[in-house]
Amino acid sequence: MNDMSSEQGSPASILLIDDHPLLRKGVKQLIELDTDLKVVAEASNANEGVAAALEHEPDLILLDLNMPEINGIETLKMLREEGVDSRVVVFTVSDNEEDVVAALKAGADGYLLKDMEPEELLNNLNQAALGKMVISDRLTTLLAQALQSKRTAKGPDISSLTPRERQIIKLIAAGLPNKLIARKLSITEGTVKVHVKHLLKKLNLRSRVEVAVWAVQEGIK
Amino acid sequence: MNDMSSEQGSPASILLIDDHPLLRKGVKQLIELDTDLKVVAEASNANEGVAAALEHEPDLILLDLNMPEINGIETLKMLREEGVDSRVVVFTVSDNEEDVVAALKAGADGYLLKDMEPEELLNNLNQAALGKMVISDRLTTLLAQALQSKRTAKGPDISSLTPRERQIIKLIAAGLPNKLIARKLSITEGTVKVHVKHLLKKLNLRSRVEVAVWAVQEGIK
DNA sequence: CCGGAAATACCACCTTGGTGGTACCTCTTC
DNA sequence: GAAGAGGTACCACCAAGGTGGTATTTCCGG
Repeated sequence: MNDMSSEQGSPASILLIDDHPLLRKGVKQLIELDTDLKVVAEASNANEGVAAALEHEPDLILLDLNMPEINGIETLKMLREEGVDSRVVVFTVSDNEEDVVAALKAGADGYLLKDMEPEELLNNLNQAALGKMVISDRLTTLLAQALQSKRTAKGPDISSLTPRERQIIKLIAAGLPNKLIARKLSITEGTVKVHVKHLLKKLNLRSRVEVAVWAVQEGIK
Repeated sequence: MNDMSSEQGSPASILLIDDHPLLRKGVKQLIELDTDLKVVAEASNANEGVAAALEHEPDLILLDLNMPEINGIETLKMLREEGVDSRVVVFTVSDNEEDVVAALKAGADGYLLKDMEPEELLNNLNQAALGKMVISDRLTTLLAQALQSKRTAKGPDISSLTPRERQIIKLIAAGLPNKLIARKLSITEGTVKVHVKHLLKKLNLRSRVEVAVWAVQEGIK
């Protein structure tokens, strides 16, 4: 298989996966204005999309998030599991933080919002075809916040903890054993154990491993 | 203490922490062009900075990263530990991914590059004073990549692991003890211990807690 | 066909972690 | 001044985790 598809000579091939025929039509017409881009296939759901991706091996896949049955994130994972190595750009209306983060974590190469200007979209698609990661400007702040912490407000509650217990949680989450925690805080190991015991009760967790995982996910630092 | 400092009536108070007197002078002069902003103190190192922050309780702290002795990230941590709740905006020349990520993880409320246009800087500082997170546009792509995985080249490598070991890592990261892992995989606890022993060696980690933390941060799931 | 990697199992041994209880000291609050 | 919360300390006990070894099976690649 030759790999010259994304060079200047031939336009970059694109697969559209979106459950709205009208939107696909619109996007396709827009893309046809650009001679460097070409829609080679369309699909209206996850299974069609994966099949089309395997058949056409497109340079770029434009993927909607909101689809019935199997959503975009799951579709993305399916694509990757099937060995599709096309660049995948999520194209959606959702500027929801969880969606953006989930998409990127699942290996998306871009995240564009549907309300962007047409010429801006073409611009971004060309960039994406060249291997650049494209993200709508609106999402910058959101990304930064997502990076700071994944505190999604579920799970146990930190508020009932004493300062000392919070301090010890941080050290547990750093992977330290009780002995080193004791040394660091200049108290005895026995006392550390007491604190650990108490915070396990308060957080309703069963071991320091669970505490560590929880703390990391909560972004406690 | 009244809390009207960031309202329209009085300008937002700013503390500059940077080891270059000339740069401080320049930024200060720039800020004086804007009647909504006011530099109330300056510091040339971490300790001075913390002291000044505690004394003046500024609305905003502009913090340089590259400082001798104690760097900006450490300074930021010191500030937070001392209970300073001012908004802290990192202001530096470094567009290095690790710096950006470290700063945000340490709780920075913004990250601006020193090469930005003066009026753009004032613009961003005003936004920051109003509580918005400000990030230089140049950093969007970088943030997205950082979010995909924290592969900062440090830390262990998953590639050397066998499928079984990867499987067990996920269960450890879910907080399961060896006994339950054994039950889940229909093998004996002893065998689980063997796998754990091996993966600890391969990953060069010291305990299952470290494994769990690493796996969660790496997004293994 | 042989050698090595992977997975499984068993064992003895030691370290670390978590539980229950008692106790003392300092604050703050009533 | 009594009561409670928080932090510290010590103890004994049992559970869980990790180490070092040996051994068997299967499967894959040279």
